[in-house]
Amino acid sequence: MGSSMKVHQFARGFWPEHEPSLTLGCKRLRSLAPKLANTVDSTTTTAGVAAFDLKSFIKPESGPRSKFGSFDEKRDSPQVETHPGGTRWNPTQEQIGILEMLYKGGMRTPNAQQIEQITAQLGKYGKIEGKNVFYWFQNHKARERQKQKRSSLGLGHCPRTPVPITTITLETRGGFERDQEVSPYKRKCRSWASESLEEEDQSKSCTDQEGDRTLELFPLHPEGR
Amino acid sequence: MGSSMKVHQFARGFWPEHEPSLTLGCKRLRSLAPKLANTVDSTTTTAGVAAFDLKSFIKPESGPRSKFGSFDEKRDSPQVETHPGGTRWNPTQEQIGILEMLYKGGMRTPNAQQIEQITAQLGKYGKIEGKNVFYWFQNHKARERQKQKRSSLGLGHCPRTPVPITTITLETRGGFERDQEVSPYKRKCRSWASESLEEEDQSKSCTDQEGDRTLELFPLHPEGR
DNA sequence: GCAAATTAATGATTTATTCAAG
DNA sequence: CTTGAATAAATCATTAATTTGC
Repeated sequence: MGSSMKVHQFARGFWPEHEPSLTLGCKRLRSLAPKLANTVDSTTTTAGVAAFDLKSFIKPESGPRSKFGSFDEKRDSPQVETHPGGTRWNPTQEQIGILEMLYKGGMRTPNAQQIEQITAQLGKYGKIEGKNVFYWFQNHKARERQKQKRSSLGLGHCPRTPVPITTITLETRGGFERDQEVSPYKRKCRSWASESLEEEDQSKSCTDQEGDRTLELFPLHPEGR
Repeated sequence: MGSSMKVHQFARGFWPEHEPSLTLGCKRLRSLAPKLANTVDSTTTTAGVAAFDLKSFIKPESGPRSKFGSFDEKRDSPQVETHPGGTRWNPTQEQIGILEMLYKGGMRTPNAQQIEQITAQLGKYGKIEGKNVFYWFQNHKARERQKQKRSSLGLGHCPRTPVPITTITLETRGGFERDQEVSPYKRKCRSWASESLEEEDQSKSCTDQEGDRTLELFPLHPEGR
């Protein structure tokens, strides 16, 4: 149980809304601001998008079992079992150091491949899952910004921590964009992968579980607290 | 693929909601600078977009392929090919109907198991992935609330939509809790996995795939856009 | 009547907040 | 108090509708 399992989650936050179904007819006002530039955009965008839309879906596929794992490999625990049951990730100094290094280098929201690699690297220093990496970047970015804002208010000037423009590429070929405080949106997508670290036994062969395999887990809630 | 692994604890479910704090107060005004679109012409737009978007997007799971797809295989199209390329989920009426039914029954934020099952059921009516279910609930909840708030402001009364207490169990043995406005926080975690529901071929043996499968995605971001 | 141009919905992401473990 | 984790709000981006011109 507590053990966490693996889990993979993806998406982090999202939340929009929609409306009640059948109420047709009710139209409300239009969306307020959204449009702005859109007019143009839509067209352009659409077209444009379509064009490059090919996004690549690399499609990872499915794979559920991952990396090493798959089998029972249980990780022989590299070394730490630090994280008790399934509580929360407790980063080691090395891990933090690396993460900060990456952050300072400009990394903001690593994509799936990057997260995989980072996770793999950091895994050498202690247990960690992809989501931890993801969250770390999210939180760090947010808190860094928050801090900066606070200080600017207090001091009245804006420091604006210049971020060195170093491109840290981790070995991914893609490189990543960095955006410091860039404007609000960039929008890209992000994916993650994690590995299964915990592994208990379960998940072993693919064929085994019947029922299970069918599932794709989704948001899971570990425990209910 | 799909094999997901396992684990999920029992997550039950409740979903915390938290309430909209009425006191928000802070509304933030964002600088809206974002849009590059306007003013600009195609060039900009294109360029801009291209720039951001092109990153890597790993797409999660199942996939999209379609467009040019060509990868091999893929779905024999059960029935609908409605989903064109691989763009975004385009729910069918049946799917929406079921989702709304669940929503009205009190389901708010389904946990992993629930999403799995819902996805499986809805998959009968058209292609769908777990994340779509998750997003749907998030969006529906948020927009429902938003609408209510707006109307309340306009009308000055508070409706408070009473939710019929019907327990919809989907066939999950567990049933789920419904929480309408349950207490404040519950906090649990959520994870996802995606799946591949494809059932068909693919994913059979575990050992097969090569590279891709390696990932198990976490927070995933479906596709890029 | 149909297709481009708009507009309304709504799926999918990102950012900001909040909660709570350590 | 620090910070990992999770949720809600704000947005962006597509797609379904609807409108408009021919």
